[in-house]
Amino acid sequence: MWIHARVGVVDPVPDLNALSGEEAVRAARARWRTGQLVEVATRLLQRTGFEAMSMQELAREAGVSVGLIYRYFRSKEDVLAAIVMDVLAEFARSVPEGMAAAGDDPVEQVAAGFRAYCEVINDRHHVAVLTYQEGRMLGAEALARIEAQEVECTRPLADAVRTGVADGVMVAPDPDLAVYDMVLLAHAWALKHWYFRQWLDFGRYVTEQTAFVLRSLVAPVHRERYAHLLEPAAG
Amino acid sequence: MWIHARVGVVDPVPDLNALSGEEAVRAARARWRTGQLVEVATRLLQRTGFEAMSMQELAREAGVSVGLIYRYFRSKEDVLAAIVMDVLAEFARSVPEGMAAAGDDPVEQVAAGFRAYCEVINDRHHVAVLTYQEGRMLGAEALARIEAQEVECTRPLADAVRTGVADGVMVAPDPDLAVYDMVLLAHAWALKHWYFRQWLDFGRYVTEQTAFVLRSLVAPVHRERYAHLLEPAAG
Amino acid sequence: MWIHARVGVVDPVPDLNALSGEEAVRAARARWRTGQLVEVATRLLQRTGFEAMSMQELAREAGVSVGLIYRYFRSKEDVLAAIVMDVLAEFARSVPEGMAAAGDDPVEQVAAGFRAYCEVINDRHHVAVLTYQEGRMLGAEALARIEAQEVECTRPLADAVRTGVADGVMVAPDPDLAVYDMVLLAHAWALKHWYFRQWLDFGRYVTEQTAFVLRSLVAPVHRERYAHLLEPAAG
Amino acid sequence: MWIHARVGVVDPVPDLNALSGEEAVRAARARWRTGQLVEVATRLLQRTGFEAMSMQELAREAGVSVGLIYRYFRSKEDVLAAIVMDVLAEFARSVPEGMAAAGDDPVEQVAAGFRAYCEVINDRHHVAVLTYQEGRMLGAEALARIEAQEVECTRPLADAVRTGVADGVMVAPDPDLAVYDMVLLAHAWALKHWYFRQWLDFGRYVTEQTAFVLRSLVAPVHRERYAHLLEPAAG
DNA sequence: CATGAATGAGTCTTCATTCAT
DNA sequence: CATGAATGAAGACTCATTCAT
Repeated sequence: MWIHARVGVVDPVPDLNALSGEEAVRAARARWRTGQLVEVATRLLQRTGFEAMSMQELAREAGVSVGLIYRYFRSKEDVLAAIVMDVLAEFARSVPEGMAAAGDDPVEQVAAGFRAYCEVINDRHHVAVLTYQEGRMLGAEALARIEAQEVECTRPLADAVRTGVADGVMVAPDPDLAVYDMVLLAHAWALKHWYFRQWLDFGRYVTEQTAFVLRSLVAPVHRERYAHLLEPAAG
Repeated sequence: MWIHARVGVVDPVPDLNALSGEEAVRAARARWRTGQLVEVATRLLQRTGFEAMSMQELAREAGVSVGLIYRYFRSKEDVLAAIVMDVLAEFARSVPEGMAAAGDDPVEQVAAGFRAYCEVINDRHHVAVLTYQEGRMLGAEALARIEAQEVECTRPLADAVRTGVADGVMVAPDPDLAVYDMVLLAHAWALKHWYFRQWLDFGRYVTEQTAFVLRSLVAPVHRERYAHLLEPAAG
Repeated sequence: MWIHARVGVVDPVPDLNALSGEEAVRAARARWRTGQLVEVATRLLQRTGFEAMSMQELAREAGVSVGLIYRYFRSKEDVLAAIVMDVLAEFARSVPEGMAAAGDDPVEQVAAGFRAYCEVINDRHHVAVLTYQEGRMLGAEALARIEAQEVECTRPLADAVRTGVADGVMVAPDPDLAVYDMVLLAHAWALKHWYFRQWLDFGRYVTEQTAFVLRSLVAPVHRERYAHLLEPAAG
Repeated sequence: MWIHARVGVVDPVPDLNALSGEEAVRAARARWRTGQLVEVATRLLQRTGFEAMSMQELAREAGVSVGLIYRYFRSKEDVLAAIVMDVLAEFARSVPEGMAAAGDDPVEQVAAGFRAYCEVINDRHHVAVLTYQEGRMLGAEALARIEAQEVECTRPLADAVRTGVADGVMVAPDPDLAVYDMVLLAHAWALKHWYFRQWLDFGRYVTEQTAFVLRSLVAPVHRERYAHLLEPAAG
């Protein structure tokens, strides 16, 4: 996306090139390796959970030696931190993107942002759970970085709600709580999809939850206008 | 409930004494041990998560030998199941009780039931989290029992919502989902109280979440009637 | 058997009765318990092998408490020793009995003794294996008693062979070795019945092995006379 | 055998060098480790039996860590299987070799094969016992491989017996049983040498047992011809 | 940069044995 | 005489981590 804005730039990693050529190559390779390992680890985590994932399994799956992993990560915990930061980055990228595509209406923006949030979670069940749950395992430093990122991710949603309230189109005595509730309902799909699946698929889950949340947020006098969001069964 | 009927009864456990004395003693001791172990395990589990909790650690913390644990539980998994069943029983007892005390109005009942649910969670942070979080680790048999209990716990709430919808006082295309959302928001206090505490105490949390949920559920034409629940900031 | 010779004796345990009546009762009960436990243990061993048999399992199967077993046996090893002595006693009883029933002919006696030996083994596969194999596990004292018993068991066979050689009806440069070979072939059924079963049942096994052994032992000039034993396929 | 053909060859392992150098080294080291572990395990197993041998003990005795054993063997059972296969390979090599050296006469061949079998056992007491004793502990797959090997080992003997019977020089209603009996008597030396040693050394044991077996197998009319085998006491 | 053999503490679980009742 | 709760060492096996090459 923002890559397009960089059209004309020849080398995607220009600053590093300022270093001796050899170093640049090394750094690029390192970034590629790290990315690859995080990706594989994420896939593995998806299947097995964090504790069950072994470093040897990760090495095998990634086609490298165990030793190599320890060249790029100090510990298993470090891998977890990297994975979590990775999903958070995805939220930070995907949610605003979804909201931007929804136009200027704050209600539509909230709906779109919630959907985007849910979609990331649906793509990465296991990892999503870790994001806000297995934080305990991480050191204080990593935790701080993660929490900062989390706030960053929800800010666009909170902004939209506040705008909606200011415009009189929404009612929310505590916008932060409302937003956090959305986040929780999104995560609930990761935690409990096996339960909801009994009667809902993912698409339906999002639609219904969007309706649930917006029925709470949208001011009574404006319900008609958002009927397509508030009463999805009719649509 | 049945407590009332027992007024005046002298011996609180007369039936057990009907068993051969020795058997009764043994059974009581066994129950005590089980309870003690469940309690300690609960504390540990909360600190460390299920996979990370070791049986030797549990033994040490409980001041017994490893072997003894296996006299009362067939496996580590069994311990988890016992813990979870324990909280679920509390819900099944407490939620209907709270609702019954709230009178006949379905909206009031839902509010009371939600509050009761939250209160159990507030009393037992640690365990509550497990209830719906570590469930996946259990074998099929235990899982089945647990899910049955879970349904039992939420049925009164679901019934109230359905009644409300039938009476036209509520709007809920998917009552089960609405109820499950309440459960999730209740559990959220256990998971994230350290976060919410930044600006809410427990009482306020419940009030605000009740309002959030009921604004979604109560039919627009009846909002006035339940203003005390929907707009708590005024109270 | 020998009981008949004791006709007229009223109490089968007269010496013990010389003790105070209470002691006698106690001793009788002790013997009965010991016998019962050995019997159950034997059955268990048959199914699972020695290492796999646990004392708690033995207790459960015998319908007593673990503690009680330790009143009658000092250790698990002790139980093993008792079991082994029990089978050896069975050999010592059964082999001479079989031989006696076979008449005066030494060849017929050897055949009958061998058959008796095999039959005991067939009744107690697992235990039979222990008899001459797991001796390593036993203390020196128990071992000595067992070896004495073993010799006792084979003596009648050795005697018959020696008689046969003396009579000129058998050829055996080393009668002890010949007898031990019979014992080995008998035990082989315990060790390898699962293998032999592919083409032999127990009865056939005994018949064929008897023939094999006797073709070696019977002097060529007398083979005709024992054709029914030496060429069983014809019979 | 093939040793003769290699006279003059300078490099004893030229083909392995054809592999990438590193791989070859690795493979060689792995083979060495496996061999070392099998050897130590063999020693231990003989002292203690399979169930009683612990992996930690094996590790200690071999001077490696527990984990390392599991790099080369999937399980304890796997170790046993490797040991057994090891001896069986020795039989499969040694017995045919001995028989080939004995010329064309089936009786002489049987005698030579039996002697070869016994010699392997005498060289490796401990392992030999395991071969047919602890076999039952193995999983179906390993068992199948082992039984195939066992058949392979005894086939030459069985062939010789069948030839002898066809030629009229031997009598054996069930040649497979006869051969298995030889195997059993050979193993008996491993099991009971401490007993036989009371009056026999190894050479004498083989001679006497050969005589015992052949007196059973050789047809009466040909006994004269094989007197040197049938009546060793005379030799 | 990359390997993978090696480590060893740690996992759940079992079981012979003891002892207060 | 009898019980069975309690012990704790030991078992097979796993896995994060290191290090010589």
